[in-house]
Amino acid sequence: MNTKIERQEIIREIIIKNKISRQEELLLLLINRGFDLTQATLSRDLRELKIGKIHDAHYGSIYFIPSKENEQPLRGALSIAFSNNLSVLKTEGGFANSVAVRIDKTKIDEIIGTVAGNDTIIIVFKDDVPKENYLKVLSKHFPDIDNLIIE
Amino acid sequence: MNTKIERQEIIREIIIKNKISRQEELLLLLINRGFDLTQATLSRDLRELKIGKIHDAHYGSIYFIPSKENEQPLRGALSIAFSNNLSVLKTEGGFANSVAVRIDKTKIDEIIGTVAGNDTIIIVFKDDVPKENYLKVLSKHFPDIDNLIIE
DNA sequence: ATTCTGAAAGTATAAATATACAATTCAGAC
DNA sequence: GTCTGAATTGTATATTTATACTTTCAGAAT
Repeated sequence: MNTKIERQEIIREIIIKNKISRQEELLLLLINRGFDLTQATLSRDLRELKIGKIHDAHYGSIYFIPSKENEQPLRGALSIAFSNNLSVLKTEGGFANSVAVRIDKTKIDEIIGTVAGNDTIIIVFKDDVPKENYLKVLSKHFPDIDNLIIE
Repeated sequence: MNTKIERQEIIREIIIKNKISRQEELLLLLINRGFDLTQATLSRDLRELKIGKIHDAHYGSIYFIPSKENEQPLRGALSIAFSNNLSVLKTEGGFANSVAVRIDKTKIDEIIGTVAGNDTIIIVFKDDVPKENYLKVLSKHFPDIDNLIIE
């Protein structure tokens, strides 16, 4: 059937269960399982699956499945507003810092920095970013921001 | 002074603060900061620092600092013993499963599998692994196992 | 002071991965 | 059926990264 989906599921499985360090290696395992593909396709699969690579103490560098941390919603965020080159994001009490850390870690090019109080964050955008893009920039990185009340 | 250490600290810092996708890119930033090195040295630095690479939704694949999860001690482990091709690991009550999961995730070649009860794990080694290597294999992946009581 | 040894780094190149382009396949519109 | 456009993949190659080998240098040993 939908061979691509099926193949990508098996790729995930193989990577979870084994220390794979080269695409050729993974390619062989897949061919043994009856799939018919080339290294180029595999390279694309790994990109689509967002599979990463880390250095293992004993097996060189190996593929791994990253944790879903960055796909989680921005817990505690309540509403967002814009003024000038700033965005003001309100959170539940005490959540401002953790939300701001998440934003900082995402290293968004268009953002210069953030400051967090207790339940409010100010996000400073670069001044060459058009104001109408602020929300788009944020929701690109945090899709659930679209659910917030915009003031 | 110790230029290598200093350089590697800056590499860490740059990777934390920026989305870097190629060594040449990082190389330029380092040269701008006054370091004098080549791509080859950088490749070695990244290996020594165990820096990983993941696919970013908007910037291709980028370097990142992996979390320290796998360097944490095996929390709850109490003692370890060996018999035949098995290792019996005792843990605090209720910890067996979480410790076994950690061991499984480490995908150690010499281990066929593990079974966890409530406070005991049985680790099954491949039969071509010399018995005298069991402890070495485990402590290679979990250095703190050397602190356990050996029965 | 000379020789030895090991770490660090450069050079040249191999190995691994990504991608431009072309071919193929497939689903739906007509 | 035939056409059209999007998706998938292969081929060939470019790009990126790792490494074998060599050089340099600093400190230890003689």
